This record gives sequence, structure tokens and C-alpha cells, in this order.
Amino acid sequence: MPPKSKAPVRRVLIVDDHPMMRTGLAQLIGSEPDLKVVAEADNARQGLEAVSKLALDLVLLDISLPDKSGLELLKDIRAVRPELPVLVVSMHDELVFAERVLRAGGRGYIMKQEGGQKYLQAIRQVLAGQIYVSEKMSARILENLSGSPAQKTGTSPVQRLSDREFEVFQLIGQGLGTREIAQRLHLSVKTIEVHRINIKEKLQVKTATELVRFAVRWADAQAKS
Amino acid sequence: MPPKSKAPVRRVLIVDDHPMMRTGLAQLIGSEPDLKVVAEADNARQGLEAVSKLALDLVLLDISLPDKSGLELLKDIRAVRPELPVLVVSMHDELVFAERVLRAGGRGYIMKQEGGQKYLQAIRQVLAGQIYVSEKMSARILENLSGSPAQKTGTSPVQRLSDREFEVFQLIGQGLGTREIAQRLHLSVKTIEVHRINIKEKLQVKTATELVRFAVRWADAQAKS
DNA sequence: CGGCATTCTCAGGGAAACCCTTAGCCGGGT
DNA sequence: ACCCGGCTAAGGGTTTCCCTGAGAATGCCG
Repeated sequence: MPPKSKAPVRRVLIVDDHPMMRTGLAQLIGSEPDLKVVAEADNARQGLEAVSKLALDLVLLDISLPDKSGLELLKDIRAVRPELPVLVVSMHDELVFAERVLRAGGRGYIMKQEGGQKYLQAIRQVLAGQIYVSEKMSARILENLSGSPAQKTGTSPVQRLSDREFEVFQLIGQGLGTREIAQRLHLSVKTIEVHRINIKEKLQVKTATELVRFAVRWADAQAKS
Repeated sequence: MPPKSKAPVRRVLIVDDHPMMRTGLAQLIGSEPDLKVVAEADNARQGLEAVSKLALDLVLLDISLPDKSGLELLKDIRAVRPELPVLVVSMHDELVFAERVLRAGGRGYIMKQEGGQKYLQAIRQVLAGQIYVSEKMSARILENLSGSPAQKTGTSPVQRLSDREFEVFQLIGQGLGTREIAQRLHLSVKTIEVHRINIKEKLQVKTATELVRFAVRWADAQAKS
């Protein structure tokens, strides 16, 4: 069917800590004549080693790994081979993860809930030099970028917060309620309520619980670095 | 093809919302002559339907499903077919999950990090009527049981939550509000409110925001490693 | 300078969530 | 038989949520 002279076989590395997942992915990729799995890794160290030593055309990278976060491995890979495209596989349907992946240089973000056709589409698209993001995600990302007035693309939505909003946002991340924040900042509860509404809008979250979740995650991330 | 003279073929149902994972598991099981995958499901509803309609010898059940928690489905399955053995597959290596699964009647608990050999061992052991738990887990379970009376430090207070409370707690950690949780679990808002109060008391937190913060952190900690 | 946008501040008010109390039901244990 | 813990849920008072509107300070641009 595909003449060998014309179709060079694309060499793929799979990094995932779930053997059955790797088997499934390998099965899918192996069934395509122009794709080949040349190595597998179940942790970041092995993954980076394979990237350094082997000639590869694509990396399929699970975002959640045992030793270090897949995001870190993604950055390491790009430090070694900036042109090597990486398609990140994740079980999270969170906008935050997809944004981070793309900003870290990932060429695609696909969820584990997707079926084989979507995987192949994503792989082909990334191999062709394009960016792949699932429709749900791309819709949210585009809406996020173009929804508000002219922004510097690529900035974290947290940076769009005004000073006061940012202050409130930090206190939410520390576990304080609306009334406590009002007392702390010597403001009316009503004012804090409005700030929360505006913060939610800028961060593109819909409910109060999601706002707290976002704030807690952000605060924890800051505390670590 | 099948040597039906000696080995009756064991009929297996796979319930997992990740298609590639199902492919991997099906590949493994299909390669064994005495095992056969007769159905797959990617959510709890389909899973329960298959259990009701088909003759099965084993269910491979992923603990994290989109519509309801795998723990709930496990209980539903046992309500319909108490003798049907269920081997729970999970990505969490947390003691809490394994304990809950076993107490809910699961015949085994295996982690996605395990390789094919361990899977087959677990499947065979469960089919033979035994309980399968990985060595890491069994060691921790025994240690936990023996040390339970006097403990207060070391074990997280999350373990004191009841099954229902734990489910609500997880959903809070995923960013869901009270009404959404009620809808997801098909319960009254009032019930969820009471659960939240009881959870707060057990976790020693005073305000709603602190509860969300606790739940988000705990959920993220589970997702990371 | 006079608009114009943004930010910060806060009130009104209806809907929702929070939180305490009570209470029926069920299953397990002494 | 009894009690206890867990699950369910209603009643009701308090608080928060969230939309709308709106006045004041700042700063920018024509």
C-alpha cells in the first residue's frame, strides 16, 4: 500500500508509567505502516535518556509521571532537542494544563478519554508541524485569548488581574472567606464580592468553588518555586 | 482456536474510560487462550447494563469514571450479581482507595503502574476465588490495621471519612459546587450540605473555603504521584 | 480641557450556599 | 432488644454569591 520509497517511517517514543496504556498506544501506532514505536519509558529519567540517545520524530508524553511532572520533562526535552515535537497525553481536561503544556513548547495536548482516531489525527497533525488541541480545549483557549481586549498572548490570566484583585486572589488561595478578606483589607464585604466576580471573569471560571480551586493551586505553585 | 475440551473460557468485561487503556487490557487478555473480552464500557451506566445482560466471569473496573465513581459502580454490581468477582484497576497507590475497594466487596486491587504479568496474576487469582492486592498495598494495609487503635499522627484524617463523605470530598476537590455534586450523585442538595458539615468536622476545618482548599490540595496530591 | 476608560469602592436584592437542628431508615454490633 | 454510625433529607436562620447600578479617583488621548 504505501510505497516505502515515499513514506519514511516516523519514529515514536512513548513515555507513560502505565504499561497497559503503553501497550494500547503501541498497538495503535504499530498498526499504521508509516509509524513505529522505537522506545518506551515509564519515567522521566528513561524518557530523557531515550530522547538524548535515539533519533526520534515524535514523543508521546504522559503529563503525570512518577518521578517528576511531565511538564518538567517536556522542558528538559526541549532543552536537548528543541525541534523534536512532543504530543502531551493527559487525563485532565483542565484548561490550565493545556495552557501550560503549550506555553512550555508542547506541540499538542490530547486527553486519554479520546479514541484511536483522535490520537492518530493528533499524531499526524503534530508530525506535520501543526499544533493539536482537542476541540473542547481549543474553543476554551481561543475564547480565553480573544474574549477580552487586546492582550499580550501567552501571559498567564492571573497577570491580567488588577492590583486589588490580585490581592484578594492571593487571600482566597490562603483559604480565607469573603468576610475575612474584607476585614483584612479594611473594606466592605460588598467590595470583596465584586472583586471576586471580576476575578472569576478574568480567569474564565464559572463558579465560586472553581475560583477557590484555581486560587489554591496558584498559591501552592508559587510557594514551591 | 479454543481448546474447549479442558479450559472453559472465562468471559471478561472491561470498564474504563480511556480507550487506549482498554486496548492494552484487551490485547493482554486476548493473548491468553482461556480468557476473552466479551464487552467494554467507558462509563458506569454501560458497565452496569453489561453486567445485567451478559454472562460474565470477571469484571475489570477502573476506579475513576466520568459519570459516577467506580466505587459506586462496584456496589451497584454487587447488588445485582454478588458472586461476580470484580478486580479494580486504579492509578492511585493510596492506601485509602484499596481499603475502600475491599470493604465495598471488590476481590482485588491492582495499580495501572503494574505490568502485564502482575495483571494476569491478579486476574487468575481473583478467578480462583482469592483476593488480590499488590505487595506494597497488602503490606501497608496490614501495617495500618495493626497500628490503627493508637494512631493519630501519620495517617491523614481523610481516612476517617465514610464512603459517601469521601466521594463528596473528592468532587469538591474537582471544583464542583454543592448543587453539581447533588446532581452528579443523584441526591438532594440538603444531603450534600449535611455531608459537607460532617466532612468539615472530621477534617477539623472551620469554613467552607478551607474545606475546598483542603479538598483541592488532597485531590492534586493524588493526581501528581 | 473635556471626554473616555479603568479601577476601586459600595448598596440593593434575589438566588444560592452555608450551617445547625431534627429525624426517619437501615445495618452491625454488645 | 438496644444503641450507634452512616445515609438520606427537610426546616430555617445566616451568609455568601452574583447581577445591576453608581459615585469617585486616576490616567490617557484627542
